[in-house]
Amino acid sequence: MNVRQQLTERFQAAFAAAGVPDAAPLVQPAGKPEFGDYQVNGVMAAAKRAGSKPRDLAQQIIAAVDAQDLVEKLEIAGPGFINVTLANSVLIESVAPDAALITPASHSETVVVDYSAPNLAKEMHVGHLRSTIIGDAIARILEALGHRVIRQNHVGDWGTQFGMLLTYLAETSDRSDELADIEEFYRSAKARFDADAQFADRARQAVVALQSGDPAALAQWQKFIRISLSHCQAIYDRLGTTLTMADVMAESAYNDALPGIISDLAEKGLLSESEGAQCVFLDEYQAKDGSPMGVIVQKSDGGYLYSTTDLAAVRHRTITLNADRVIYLTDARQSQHFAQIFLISRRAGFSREAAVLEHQPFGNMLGKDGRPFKSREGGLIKLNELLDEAVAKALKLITEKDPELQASQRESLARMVGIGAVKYADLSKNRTSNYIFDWDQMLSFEGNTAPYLQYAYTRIRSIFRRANTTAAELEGVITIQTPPERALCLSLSRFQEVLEQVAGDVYPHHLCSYLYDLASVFMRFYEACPILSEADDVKTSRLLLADRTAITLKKGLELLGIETPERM
RNA sequence: GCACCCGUAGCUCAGUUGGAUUAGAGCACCGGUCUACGAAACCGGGGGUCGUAGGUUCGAAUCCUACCGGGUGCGCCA
Repeated sequence: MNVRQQLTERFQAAFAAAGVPDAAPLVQPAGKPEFGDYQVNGVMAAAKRAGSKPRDLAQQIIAAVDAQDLVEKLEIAGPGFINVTLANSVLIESVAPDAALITPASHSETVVVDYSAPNLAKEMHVGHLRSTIIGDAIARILEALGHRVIRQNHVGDWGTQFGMLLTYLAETSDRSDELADIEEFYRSAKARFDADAQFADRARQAVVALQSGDPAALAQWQKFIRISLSHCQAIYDRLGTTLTMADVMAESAYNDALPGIISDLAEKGLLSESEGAQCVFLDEYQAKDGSPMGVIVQKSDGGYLYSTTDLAAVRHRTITLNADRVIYLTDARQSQHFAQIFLISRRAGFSREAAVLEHQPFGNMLGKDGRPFKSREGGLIKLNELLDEAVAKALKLITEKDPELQASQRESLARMVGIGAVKYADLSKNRTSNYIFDWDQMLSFEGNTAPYLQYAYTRIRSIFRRANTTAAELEGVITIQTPPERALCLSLSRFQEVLEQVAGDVYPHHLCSYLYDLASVFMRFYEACPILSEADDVKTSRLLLADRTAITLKKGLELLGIETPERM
């Protein structure tokens, strides 16, 4: 259990003893160092409800709280804050070499994380970046906290785009096994689809043929899928994500379940026909004319839609896979779609009552000029090209910094730094905001960036190389002699609570902010506190602190999916 | 027409379920700190009517309302 949690529990008991059992203590990290380490913010609100004076109540709470083992000092401040200064012994204990870096959650959940989900038949482009790396970080963090994570890569392999592609290829002599060519065919097919209504009809027919199991269509389709998926896997490997082929649960995998979805909706009395299509009408949403909005689950030609597939996916995840929680990472444009799917799922019994369905959206990708990228126009940067450029920029920088480095080391380093920088640039931003895609920003290695954190780590490793020792060989204990040492201990002790926060709110940028703060605090410690020139006990203590910082940074970056070099 | 997201320093972004006389970082700008536990670092400085106007509150960047600006979504694409 993290320190914040412990304080919350102790103060909750003290609130009860002081006569305000229903108020929450609201323990938070202190806003400023002079306020101590944590502050209890809930007293004012509690006093108001109880009709007592905040500072008097705070006094009662301080008298009642049983926290002598945790706390060195409690002070009432301002209108009724309680400032908490932790005992140094607690800080030292939390960063000791034998203290676990991460402790598992008290109850483990089964969590489905739906992320990446590219459309096949096209190369992955920058638009796929956010879902892939945010989802991967969340999956890693949940696992680190002891949850059972089931990754689901809901790839788009089954829609109208394949009808277009199959029809186009059947009607031309174009053939290729290269993804780039297939993508070109797709563009041509899409152009014809938009321009030629009869072609569009034939394409829709082809979808129906595919979905009803036509052998020739299936064979051709499978070839596309194979080529496309191997391309995706190559990108995943290059990005260093944990996704594998085993995590692919494509749209097509739900095909056999779709008729059952329709019949179950009908059985529940949720299905209505409208203009030949099968719909579920929702009072919560209104159509443009103000009437309840219909969500189409089966087209008038009998074909199914992504809404149908998503309903089947909810059922598979919460009932077959028995998920307690399902996290969807898609861009914000699909917010309404998922809200509707979740609503229909509840009504139709496609999800267990206790299962939590979360759409965690992220913002649009914008150009440097602040205008949105137009995804259908072409001209989108391909992910492979983006990564090439990131690695090339990193290589150039590394070569400038250290021309002596061997070529093989330089390349490996450029990969870690370049790809880490791209991932971190995305992960460090609040995902709900729109995202300005800016080469200079992304590849600048200063400030709150992956290379800054990687550099902090390598500096620590360098100390150990120079000391010619490892943490495991050190005999001694951590002591707190100076403010920078204490600040470092405090920051280190907060790792667990930050992970728990991110696991809950699915905002990885909180972990980035934390790691950046930790690295900054370490840099200040490093500047202010000599290590190797000190007497043995101080030297050992500081080496142990430095090592704890290193493993925390490394683990934190690993949970973000970012590699850490030993030197750079 | 209905709905969702966003609007914080010149730029890119933080600001944790409302909390502390001076709203924080990084970049950029100005100025310091290396015969070195690695300067890819550290320290200091200037720079902000938190889109606008009301409201709730002991207390609002944060909650509510309206408006302005940007983005997005709303039946047979995904």
